[in-house]
Amino acid sequence: MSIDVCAGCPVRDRALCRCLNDQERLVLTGLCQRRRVAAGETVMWAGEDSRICANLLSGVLKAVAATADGREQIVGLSYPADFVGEPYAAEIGFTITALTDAELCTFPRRPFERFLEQHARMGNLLLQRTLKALSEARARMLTLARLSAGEKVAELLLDMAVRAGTSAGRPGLEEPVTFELPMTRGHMADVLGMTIETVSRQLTKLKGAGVIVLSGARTVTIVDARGLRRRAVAA
Amino acid sequence: MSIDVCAGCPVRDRALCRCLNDQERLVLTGLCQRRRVAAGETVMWAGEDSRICANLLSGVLKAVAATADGREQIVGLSYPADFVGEPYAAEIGFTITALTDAELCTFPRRPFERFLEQHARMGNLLLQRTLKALSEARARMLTLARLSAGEKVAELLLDMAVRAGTSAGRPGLEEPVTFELPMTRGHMADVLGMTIETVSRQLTKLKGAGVIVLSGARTVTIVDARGLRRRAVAA
DNA sequence: CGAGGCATTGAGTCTGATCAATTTGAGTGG
DNA sequence: CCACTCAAATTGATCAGACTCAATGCCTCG
Repeated sequence: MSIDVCAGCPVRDRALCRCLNDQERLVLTGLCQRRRVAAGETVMWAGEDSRICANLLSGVLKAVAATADGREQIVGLSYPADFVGEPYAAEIGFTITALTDAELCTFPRRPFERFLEQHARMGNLLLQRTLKALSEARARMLTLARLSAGEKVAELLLDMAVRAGTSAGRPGLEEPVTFELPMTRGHMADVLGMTIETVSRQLTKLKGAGVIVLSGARTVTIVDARGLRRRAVAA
Repeated sequence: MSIDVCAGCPVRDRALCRCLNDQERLVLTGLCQRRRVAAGETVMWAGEDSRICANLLSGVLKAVAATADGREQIVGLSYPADFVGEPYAAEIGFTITALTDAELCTFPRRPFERFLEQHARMGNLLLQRTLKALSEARARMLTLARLSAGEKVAELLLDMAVRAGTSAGRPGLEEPVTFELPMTRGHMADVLGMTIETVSRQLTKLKGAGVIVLSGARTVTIVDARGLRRRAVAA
């Protein structure tokens, strides 16, 4: 019997493949190849052949769209257990780069597509995730096109607070929460479609208004969650 | 034997259901309900329960995201044979409104989801379309966030020219092409995340530069396709 | 022929980008 | 432990592109 490479998988119960039984998983495992990438390293380049897809095991990746003259926009972030890549596309549309050290479980695209077609349950799961990603992308279009700089930054802070596992989201308990920003000002600017300077100024403004406290460049405390939510428009 | 409601379907060979055999199609037909909507009428409202999905038979629909204070952004356009709606979502995320008179083949969401799960071939087709829509949404994020007003308008003109079936896209033959704009200046502004006035000024500028000719507000002739493409950055 | 919605054009304003100079702070090595 | 380094972040001054407000012109359809 072969060794179960999924045994110690950190996202075993959250990734796409969680819907497979042992036998099916063994088949998929046969296609899989583990890959480590260092922070800053690019996993796939826009324009090249779409040769692989992957499950993200650990770390954070960004998907970047760029113009010919070098303007960049982060169009998606991927976290552990997320699916990455562009099945059914001949060519990669967006450059995928690691923001932190990361680990991937990669599959050659064609065989993976065939596997999807033969395992409807997983295909359906990927469909659900893709639909959700589409909704998020569309919501972000509103942010990019119509929100002011202040609203954009407030919204992103709330997003990151929620993702960091704090309770700064909706409800009542309004205790201050502290967390680490998972990205630089530059990345924030790339996500929001603005410049580093403007992001910085907006953060300074929030600090001045007593809404947040900045302790070093990467640690934020949300003091007035209500005020922050009010500034974020809450589509 | 029941009457085949798909017999005269205008998108029979392009819609999702083209992958079904006669028997499967009959089952789906049992769920389907035809619906006509007039230009300007809203098919589903953001925030309400996600109760139906649909195939678009004729006409053009827009999907709109909006802020609480009324700012709007068109996040997607749907054309005949496109799939519309948000399966696997409890709540509608984006208001869908008809830009022209339109006809839909609607399905109740839950039974449609069950059908999808039981007909992997169609599920896979929807997955492929959703992946493509996601790519397009992400590409549009770059446009919204990083292109100048002039670039946005040039890009949209090329898009519309291609969709109108002209040859203004990539290749060499640079003969002037004429077509009808399928939308108002207001809709163009809503798609591009700008104002009506700015759209109009950019069109005037293109006219002044001899790149296009405007014959009435809705008819455009692209005289210098090369120049237009150059202005559109061509991500 | 008139009415009303679109579209164009103009003038002035403002937000966010750009250019430029410090400041901060995390990591290094003496 | 302290300087040193280098990238990241902040802050300031200026500028430009797009928005706003306002007026006018143009089609389309009764």
